[in-house]
Amino acid sequence: MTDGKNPVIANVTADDVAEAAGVSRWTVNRAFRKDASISRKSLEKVMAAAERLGYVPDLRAVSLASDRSNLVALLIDDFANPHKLVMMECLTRALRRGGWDTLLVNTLDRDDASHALLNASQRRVDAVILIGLQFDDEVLEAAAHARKFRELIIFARTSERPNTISIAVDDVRAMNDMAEYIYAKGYRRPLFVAGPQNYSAHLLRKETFFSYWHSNTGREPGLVTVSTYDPALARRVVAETLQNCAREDLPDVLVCENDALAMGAADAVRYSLGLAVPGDIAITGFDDVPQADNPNYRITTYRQPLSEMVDYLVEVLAHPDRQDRDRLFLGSLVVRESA
Amino acid sequence: MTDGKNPVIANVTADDVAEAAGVSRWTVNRAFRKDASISRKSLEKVMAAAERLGYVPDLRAVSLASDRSNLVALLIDDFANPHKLVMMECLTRALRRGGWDTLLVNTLDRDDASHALLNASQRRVDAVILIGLQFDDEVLEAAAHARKFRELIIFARTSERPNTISIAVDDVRAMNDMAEYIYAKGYRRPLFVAGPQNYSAHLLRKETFFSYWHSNTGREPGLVTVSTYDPALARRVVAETLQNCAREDLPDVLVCENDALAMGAADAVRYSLGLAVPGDIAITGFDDVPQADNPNYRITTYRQPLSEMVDYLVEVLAHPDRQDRDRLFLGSLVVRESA
DNA sequence: TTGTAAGCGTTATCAC
DNA sequence: GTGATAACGCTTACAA
Repeated sequence: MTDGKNPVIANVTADDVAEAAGVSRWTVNRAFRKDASISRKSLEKVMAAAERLGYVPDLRAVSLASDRSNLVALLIDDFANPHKLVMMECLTRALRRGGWDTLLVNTLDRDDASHALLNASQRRVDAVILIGLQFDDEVLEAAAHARKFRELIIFARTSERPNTISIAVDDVRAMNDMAEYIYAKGYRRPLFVAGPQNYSAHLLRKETFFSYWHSNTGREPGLVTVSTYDPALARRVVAETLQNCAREDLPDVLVCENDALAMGAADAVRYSLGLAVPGDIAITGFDDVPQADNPNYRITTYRQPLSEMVDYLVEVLAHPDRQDRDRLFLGSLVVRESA
Repeated sequence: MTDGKNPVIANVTADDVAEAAGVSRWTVNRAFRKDASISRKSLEKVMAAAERLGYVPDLRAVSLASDRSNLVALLIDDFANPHKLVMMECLTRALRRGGWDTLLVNTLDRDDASHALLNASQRRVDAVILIGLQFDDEVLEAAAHARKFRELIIFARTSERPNTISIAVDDVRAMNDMAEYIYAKGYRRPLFVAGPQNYSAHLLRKETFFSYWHSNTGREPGLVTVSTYDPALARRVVAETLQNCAREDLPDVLVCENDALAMGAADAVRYSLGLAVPGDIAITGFDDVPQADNPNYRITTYRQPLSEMVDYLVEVLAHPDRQDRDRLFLGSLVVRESA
């Protein structure tokens, strides 16, 4: 049974169990399914034999024969964004409860995204979930073209692509709520801190804020762009921007596209400029990551209803034949001390 | 080719390509391997046909037939610990470079860990990598018993288990360095902030510190235990502990088992007690997570050589027949302002 | 309720 | 260098 340092258990198959239990392989098969129509007696015999031999069905073979893999690929790129950790935790938990296993793919760069997609398709995953940045329309087009997976789900980001499911928060309403709050609080010189400018979800938040501001004040907010959702990078970029500002031209509020940027912005204001939040400059974020509640930050932000969104995702996976599966969710403003 | 909303591409198999290229299936197969001994002409014909038909090998079938899945399972539980995010990023990147795909399993609780292990074995993964907490000896025993995977790798934690590979930092030397630094700096009333007390790696750090301290001062450090590596929880526990302390009995340094605890401890000192770090109470951590360098913390900590460790892991996976694959790494003390 | 036979898409083995 | 044929372990008809 063992060869010294590496105990290798000979593969036990359904045939072995069938023989041991004195039934056919198909009966063994049925004993391992919820929808079994099988006699109590056979079930017991099979289970006893399976237990004794240490049998568990081989999911590769199941997948090959049934053409369902019960596997979804999760493609992520910006690991510096703390919100991704929250999403991963939530997603993997819900998927597992729903019976899905998760293939985690760290897509290093835009080029790599295509490889990742190809790889997922070779594993014949039932669905691909995208929660990264680097999936611009070109990559998505290639993905849709070569798709061997049934579903392409874009999570936490709106998308108008056909044959693609988008599950996200309603950025327009969310950002309008936020803009309204900011305006009502009396801030009048906002600087918008934006992330990578390569796709729509972010443009949506930015554009919503800009258009709100324009129609309420007739003026254009300032804008600064950070190329990754990385707090440390955001700190540097924001610091540099503000240091080049005359004191009287400083913004009174930094409206950040998400909490990762907001944390960096807060650090910049405090530690690079030596100013106070919100006394000198206020800050708002988006996502309500756990750190937003940290006493160092206490960021006013917008909470996405993540568990609802994830539950819906699992439901969608379970009913692939349903129509109109795109869905926008409403979150809520979380007011803390930063603005 | 499409049925309206869901374009489903009929499965292209090696047989289809073989027919289109006018060769046998096995020749198609060889065209897709690095170690091919195949004529240039056949190769070109096959590749052209494959390209045209959109063929990619089905990894499920490959795995079933060859008994190598090129898949490893990554079992993690404490998602609140920021170090886990760093590890995941590093691991998935290296594994992919080495040709492995990663099955991410979020093990919800101790009980769930066994299910996760079982599940991984059903996918016939080539290896299981454990970087979670909830794998005490009992769970590992069960895993080793029912193993269908070739390797069980315990990452970033020492283990003496047979048939198990442990890749970790040398906790004894690391903590001795740290203790030496703390002692040399003149701190004399340490409180050790420990994580969950259910397995050896942590006991190792704690015991090393305790024994260093005892042999150098003849006295026993204080001890407080936090049940998860969660900064928010650590803050509450540490705050409660210190609030019950007479002012003159307060520790002068909080020696934390890792950075997750150290960040919580720092928050407790500052925001719950209104004291200064390191002026009133100093703080040390372990791991050097990105946030340890944040201006709010600037934690003195110990850096694990993560990329070396990960590279070694991939190497180990590539040479399953090698002996003595356990390995301890040396990191380095990172001195910042917190102690 | 249970059994039989034909796939699923590869790789491995052995001839040619 | 290339091609038949038998695994790999399961599911899905269909028949009993």
